Amino acid sequence: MLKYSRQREAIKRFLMTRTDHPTADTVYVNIKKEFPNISLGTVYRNLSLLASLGEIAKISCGDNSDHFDPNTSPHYHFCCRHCGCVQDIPMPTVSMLNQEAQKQFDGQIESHSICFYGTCRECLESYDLSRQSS
Amino acid sequence: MLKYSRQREAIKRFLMTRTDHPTADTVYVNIKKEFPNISLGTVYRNLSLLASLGEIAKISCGDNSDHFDPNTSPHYHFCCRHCGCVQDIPMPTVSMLNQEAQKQFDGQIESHSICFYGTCRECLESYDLSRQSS
DNA sequence: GTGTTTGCAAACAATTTGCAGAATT
DNA sequence: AATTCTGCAAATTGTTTGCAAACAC
Repeated sequence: MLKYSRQREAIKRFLMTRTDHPTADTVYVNIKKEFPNISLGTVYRNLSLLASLGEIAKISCGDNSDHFDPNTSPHYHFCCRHCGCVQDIPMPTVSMLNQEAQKQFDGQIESHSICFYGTCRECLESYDLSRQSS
Repeated sequence: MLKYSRQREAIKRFLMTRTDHPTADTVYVNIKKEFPNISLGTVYRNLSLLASLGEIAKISCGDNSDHFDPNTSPHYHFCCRHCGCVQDIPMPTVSMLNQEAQKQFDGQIESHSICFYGTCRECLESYDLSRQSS
């Protein structure tokens, strides 16, 4: 049976204030402001617990740490090749992709994830600035 | 300047014999048959080198180790939730997705990756067998 | 009270790196 | 001869886990 924990609530509350899909470590350093003694292990334990309860989503976009997203409705992500930031992509999810993939595939497809890659606006701007100054 | 190495060639040659997208460790144990003294570090170094040269592709599908694919032309993957195997999905890549994602996004989108999740045929079969026997 | 959660530290897994010697050019 | 690559071991990074005390019910 699940018991209440102030740390878990704080972690979830913190995530909901953010749209940048923080990593476990970012959650840790931020939640420490409220719980100076909290341990990284507790953060990891609660993040996986919340993810397995379906209250948050875990995002693996190929940089070597997982990101966490308070928005559990299906949507796609962007990951900047330069700064590594992760952002939501505001576009409709293509559920037909599952059916399309299923056509030639003999296993059972249940879901998919899409990650777009490229350069985020901030990195584009700093690139423009460095070109102007050269 | 790049110099030839027998180990690197062997790693690439081994990958090309496989369609199951091995991990670095799988490459290591297999390449060891030919080079008993090869070290895991060398395997990792060559896999990243080959990937950055564009001669192989690195696949991160959310299980916590990277997989490597000798096929560098764009295509999608399936990752089994049960056994963790990684397979190719024979469907046309949807280049329009980049344009669709770009519409509402102020960064620069260059590419995307799609990973489908579910149950592979082998795992479906062993599930069927266990149902029959119960 | 019983069972869950925490903080701490140690353990783990995947990957990277420093270095001296071997291989390639 | 100059430079790159290798094997080895140690280091690093991200994440998980065992345990005793603290907390929730």
